[in-house]
Amino acid sequence: MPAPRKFTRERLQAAALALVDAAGLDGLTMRSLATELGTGPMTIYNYVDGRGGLERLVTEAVMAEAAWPEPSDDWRADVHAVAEGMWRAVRAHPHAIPLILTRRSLDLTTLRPAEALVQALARSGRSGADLLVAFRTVSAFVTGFAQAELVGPLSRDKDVTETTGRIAALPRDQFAGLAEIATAAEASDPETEFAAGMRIVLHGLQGKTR
Amino acid sequence: MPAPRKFTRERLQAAALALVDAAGLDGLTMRSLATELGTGPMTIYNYVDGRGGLERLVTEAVMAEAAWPEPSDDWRADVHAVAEGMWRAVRAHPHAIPLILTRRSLDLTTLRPAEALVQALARSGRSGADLLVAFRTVSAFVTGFAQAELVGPLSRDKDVTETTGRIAALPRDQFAGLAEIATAAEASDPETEFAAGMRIVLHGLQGKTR
DNA sequence: ACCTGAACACCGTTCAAGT
DNA sequence: ACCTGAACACCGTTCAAGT
Repeated sequence: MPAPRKFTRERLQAAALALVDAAGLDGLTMRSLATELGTGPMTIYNYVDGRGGLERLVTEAVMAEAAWPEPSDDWRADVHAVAEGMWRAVRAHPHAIPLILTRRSLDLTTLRPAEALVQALARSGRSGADLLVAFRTVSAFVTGFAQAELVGPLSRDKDVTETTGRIAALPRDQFAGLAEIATAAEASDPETEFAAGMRIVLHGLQGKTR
Repeated sequence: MPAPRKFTRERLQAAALALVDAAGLDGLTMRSLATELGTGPMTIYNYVDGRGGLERLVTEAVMAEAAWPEPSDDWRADVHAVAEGMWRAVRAHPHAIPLILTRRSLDLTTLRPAEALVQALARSGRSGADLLVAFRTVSAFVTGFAQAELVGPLSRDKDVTETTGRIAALPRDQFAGLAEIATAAEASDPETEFAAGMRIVLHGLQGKTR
């Protein structure tokens, strides 16, 4: 992948993400991006390693938007803040979520929030294997939460009623628990649920340096 | 979708999952499944709602394999067991993971483990919004953990060394935290990490009925 | 009613040729 | 060295016709 000159990588990234935001994942193809930039499809291959590379480009563009405050003296608040920053970045581009869940990316921009998360967790006194597990747990919560909003059994579609309707249509005796939380979900919203879940995870991390 | 007769839905499911397991996600196409069954591509449309329906078929086949023991008198053990059952089912078909993360499915088989999880959590004394959040948190942990194994920064590829190599190649001063847990990951394995993470989540859920 | 081949409108990508 | 059109080998799916 030598460095060509007709476009910048940032230009590609922005155009690709814009296509996904506007027209969904199917709206992004080698051809659509090319015409958007005023070239032929083959030109894209000078900047990106095939379709996979194109999708990685989008993932990186989304994660680059993750933001979080400077570290404070409260590691729990810091963990919460970084996790929330990642979550918000992902949610801001719902059409791109499948890519983020699915495409591996290891560029520096994507790793920066991950590093910030490890650092915050390290300030709880953890290291080595304990630190690893803490990182895995918080990361899993964040991406899993975003995933559930996308396709989980309680995911909100265009209209909330549909979700509850689907669950309500289930055999009541077999799925009483799901019916109950589906009702609770109606009166709730992702923001408060994320915060409450995060509180549970942080409580789990508290006072267990090993 | 009326009920045709040439094949059973189970037959389709098994064949589709077998294709994915053997040849990856790209190995499953309308055409490949059709020839596998000895028909033309169009026949599949009598059983499944387009490509999306085909992928949902695979998701359901995987989740149908989730297993967990009968409820005990220890809700924490029960939550752990159901979560682990879901996790194991997903991990057993790594090629299908992107579909599971990405394709919405609401058939009864897929909802059964979810219901078992809610039930176990309800035995902690939670209900309503608290039960909802507990469910979301554990679910997020499970799917997020599976996702991380697939594409996370510490995901193990064919050879463990590569992962650590990638992280080790990063600027040390900017990514000291990731370097540390990458090293820890070398001496660890998914099983114990999942168990340890689960313990954190369960600790977080403990004694907080509201 | 269920099945299915032919044909269409797309893909990503190879290859070879441009400058 | 970088760029790019034409062509190829695939897709999923529409449509119309079979039984």
